[in-house]
Amino acid sequence: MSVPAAPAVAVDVAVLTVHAGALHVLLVQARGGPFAGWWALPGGRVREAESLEDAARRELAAQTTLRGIHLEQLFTFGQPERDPHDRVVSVAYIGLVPDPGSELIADTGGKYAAARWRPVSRLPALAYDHAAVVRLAISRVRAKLQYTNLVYTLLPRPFTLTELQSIYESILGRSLDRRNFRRKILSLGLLRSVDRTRRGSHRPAALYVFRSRRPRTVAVL
Amino acid sequence: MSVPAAPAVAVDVAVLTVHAGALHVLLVQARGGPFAGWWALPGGRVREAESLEDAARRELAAQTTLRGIHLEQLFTFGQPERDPHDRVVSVAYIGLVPDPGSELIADTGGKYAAARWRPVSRLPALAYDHAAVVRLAISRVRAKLQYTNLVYTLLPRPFTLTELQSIYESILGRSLDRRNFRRKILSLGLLRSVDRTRRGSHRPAALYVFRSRRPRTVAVL
DNA sequence: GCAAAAGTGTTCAATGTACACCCATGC
DNA sequence: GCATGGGTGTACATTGAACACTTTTGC
Repeated sequence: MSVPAAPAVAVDVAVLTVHAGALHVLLVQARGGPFAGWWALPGGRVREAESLEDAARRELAAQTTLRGIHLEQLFTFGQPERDPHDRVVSVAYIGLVPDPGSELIADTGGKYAAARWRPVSRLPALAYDHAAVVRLAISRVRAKLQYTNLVYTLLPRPFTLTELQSIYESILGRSLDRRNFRRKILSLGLLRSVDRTRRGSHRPAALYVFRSRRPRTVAVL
Repeated sequence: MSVPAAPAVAVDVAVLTVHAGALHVLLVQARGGPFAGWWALPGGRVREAESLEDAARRELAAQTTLRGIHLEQLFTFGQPERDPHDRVVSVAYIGLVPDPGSELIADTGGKYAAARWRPVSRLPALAYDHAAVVRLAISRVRAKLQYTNLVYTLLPRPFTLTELQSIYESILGRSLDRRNFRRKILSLGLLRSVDRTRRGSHRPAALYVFRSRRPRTVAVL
């Protein structure tokens, strides 16, 4: 492969979700290049006529079953040695999706190797500088969780306050007082109560949805 | 000029400072390209073997007298239409420097047209999407001022608490209570008192310096 | 009736905000 | 002695943290 006279541009996406009480990231298996066979973040080269975010969505669609998810730019990695063969500047994105539930494998079934959700606490060695990308993505999400309404991207359907709190706890890595959490969250006016309830082997819980599904900055915690 | 098959990579730097109680940004006059004659942020193409930050420093050195300043990555702008001729993805950086005082013009005197400090409240039309870059830079600095010790980049020499407060007020665009500001700032332990004082037509003021000149996150305000 | 999670209130500590007076200097 | 900014302390409001008991359901 020839070395271009100027850096090439790529995008990489760290798609995060909370599943079974743990933060997970979506990994794909690299099929070619210097890291063939390694686990990596989905991503690829940016084309001539598309925006960076469009490139991220296109690569996600090609390598996974994810469509229309929440994306935000994270950081641009441009160390000359980050790709041992080419000079590639990579614009990293964070993706956030609701709990995939039992669909733990996102797979397009053909051209690309299967994508897999992996808990961030036990990641395999990653290609390129993708370990650093994941670390930065986690710390960014942790921070933004506290001063924005970002969680809404992880909870599309009606949810109980306990479920909401559990997402905060999984990402922040610490437990929160249930009573204080409920009071604080409700006082922000971000939630709207739905008249249905969720039943279990115990008292039914009230369900809520987010009033607005647009990014907004609010002091949540 | 031929359109390359893939996006090119550039860096642009919004260098900010506080001068005479107002936030200023450093502009240069574009000499060629689609925006010849327009005011723009200093910047240029990234070369094969340099990191993004190195490219930013190299371009700053070529177009201004600034060396060794505080730089941090802001955002990467990659809309296909942001440059009407080429497809250029631009990694924008924020630069922060102390008050240049009477040296209101940074000039290398040769290859490039003079660089000038302009108050951000009265900017001329800017080339490319540089107006958006400046807006984003300002809002980022405003935010980071409140939860980091970022100000130290604007005050290299001993300063009075009033000078420090005035910088906060200029950037935040609101006035702060002098007594509360002093108490809060001193309680953080970021400052070290120097035994000298600054004299004027009034009571001499104690001088301080920052204990550490490394980025750190602290709730300042 | 018992287990399990839902729901609710109060107390205390810490932090932020508003505000008024004396001090040291130059002229 | 007066104008100018420097320096300090106190009262009140707001916010966050800790904490215990009652309620509703399934089994």
